[in-house]
Amino acid sequence: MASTTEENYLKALFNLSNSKGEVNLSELAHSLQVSLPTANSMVKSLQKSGWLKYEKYKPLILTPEGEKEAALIIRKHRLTEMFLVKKMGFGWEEVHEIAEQVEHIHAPKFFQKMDEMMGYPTIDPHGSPIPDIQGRIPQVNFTPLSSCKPDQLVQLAALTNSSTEFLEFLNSRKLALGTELKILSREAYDSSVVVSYENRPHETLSEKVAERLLVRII
Amino acid sequence: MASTTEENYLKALFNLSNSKGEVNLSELAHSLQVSLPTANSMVKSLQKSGWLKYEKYKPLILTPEGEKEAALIIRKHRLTEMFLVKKMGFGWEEVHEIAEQVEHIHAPKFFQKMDEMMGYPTIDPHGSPIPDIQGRIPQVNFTPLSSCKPDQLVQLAALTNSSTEFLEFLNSRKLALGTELKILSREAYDSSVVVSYENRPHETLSEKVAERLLVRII
DNA sequence: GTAATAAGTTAGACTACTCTAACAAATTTA
DNA sequence: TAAATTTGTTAGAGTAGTCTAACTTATTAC
Ligand SMILES: [Mn+2]
Ligand SMILES: [Mn+2]
Ligand SMILES: [Mn+2]
Ligand SMILES: [Mn+2]
Repeated sequence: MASTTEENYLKALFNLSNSKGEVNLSELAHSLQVSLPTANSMVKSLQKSGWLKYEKYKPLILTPEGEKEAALIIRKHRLTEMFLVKKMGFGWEEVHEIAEQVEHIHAPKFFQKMDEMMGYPTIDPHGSPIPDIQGRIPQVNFTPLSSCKPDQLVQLAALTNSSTEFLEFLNSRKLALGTELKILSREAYDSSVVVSYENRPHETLSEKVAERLLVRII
Repeated sequence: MASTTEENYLKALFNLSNSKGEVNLSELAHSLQVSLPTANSMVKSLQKSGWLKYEKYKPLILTPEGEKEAALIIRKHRLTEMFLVKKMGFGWEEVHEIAEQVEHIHAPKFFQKMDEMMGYPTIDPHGSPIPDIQGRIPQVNFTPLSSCKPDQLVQLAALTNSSTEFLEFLNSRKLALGTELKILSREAYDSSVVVSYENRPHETLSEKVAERLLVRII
């Protein structure tokens, strides 16, 4: 059974390879805030346990077992986040830190009960898909708001970044998953996007914000 | 901040000293399933951190800080158990193992929300008191069923043992907290107690069971 | 009160995880 | 292609938590 530390490494490897393709040691070390030699020695030990394919100087690749293990930890993380929001009244900006701890609990029935109580949700509070019990992830395909065209009508579906600061920024603009946005224009100068939604006829979103908002076109 | 291991030692020390008075190293080692030298070295380190008073060959005594820390972990444990039963539909025999893990989560608001959702319960599913947020424990005084007299009417209020096996035994006899029992007789021969309750006019409980059942006289 | 037993301690070792310092390989830049 | 930079590796050490073996102190039984 993977230790909490190993679980965090597997999760980081999984997330990095899903967002950047090939994963190297520097990225892994940076993402876990450990030194390069620390990551190096852990990577060797993950290989020994069969979670990871590793050759000197080569990119890091999870084995199928490693991928499944990682996906199941991410499943627990996302179920927890959704449970905290839907059943315990937390804000979407408060749940990540708690889920980071709860994801390491070994108690299948605990997560099964959460799942059941919520009616088997497929996404977490930030729009990320919840892997199923086999570790399979429903693939969804959303468009960054930054690449939408004027006059399109879209609905906020997910985020590419879920930091507390970004979530608090979205709260301050009353932007939530499901919010319907009309794209009014895009500034050629700074690539900011002007949208209208609900009671807000003219809200300007910077490029940085717009590329972190994933929308479904409606 | 205490590590998970340290937290488990503090909790064990607290529980042992509350049930047996003085605590020695053997009891501690046995209760945590570690060797004597392991317990010995941990005890020295707990002393260094100020949680414990320790002198060679002397009984182990928690400092006030150690007591409070332990009580707050027990608070998280018992709140969790109650939450699992009251809000997530677990049986009282299933929750201890899960709480043993959840008690180590550092997220005050998580436990505060549980507390709030349950309406600030004062006991856990096994009748044990939940320490308050200052680590104070409401002292309750119940009588073991084994020392009740015939014809008394009593109500099951708590247990001195909450092992899965005992809880499953109680389930099989439909005994739950709150059940009202009439004491019919006590066998002089084996100290068993004959009671009636609900649809059961003659149920015999062994001495072993009777001394683990704490009742309130009504 | 001595001998036997139980409880506690010390020494030394091992695994897991982490670090810094020194160096080597690979990649990028000029 | 050679130099500069980035990335990766090895060596060596430290802390936390665990163990067994050997020994000492305290307690219990005669
Ligand atoms: Mn998260
Ligand atoms: Mn984590
Ligand atoms: Mn318990
Ligand atoms: Mn525990």
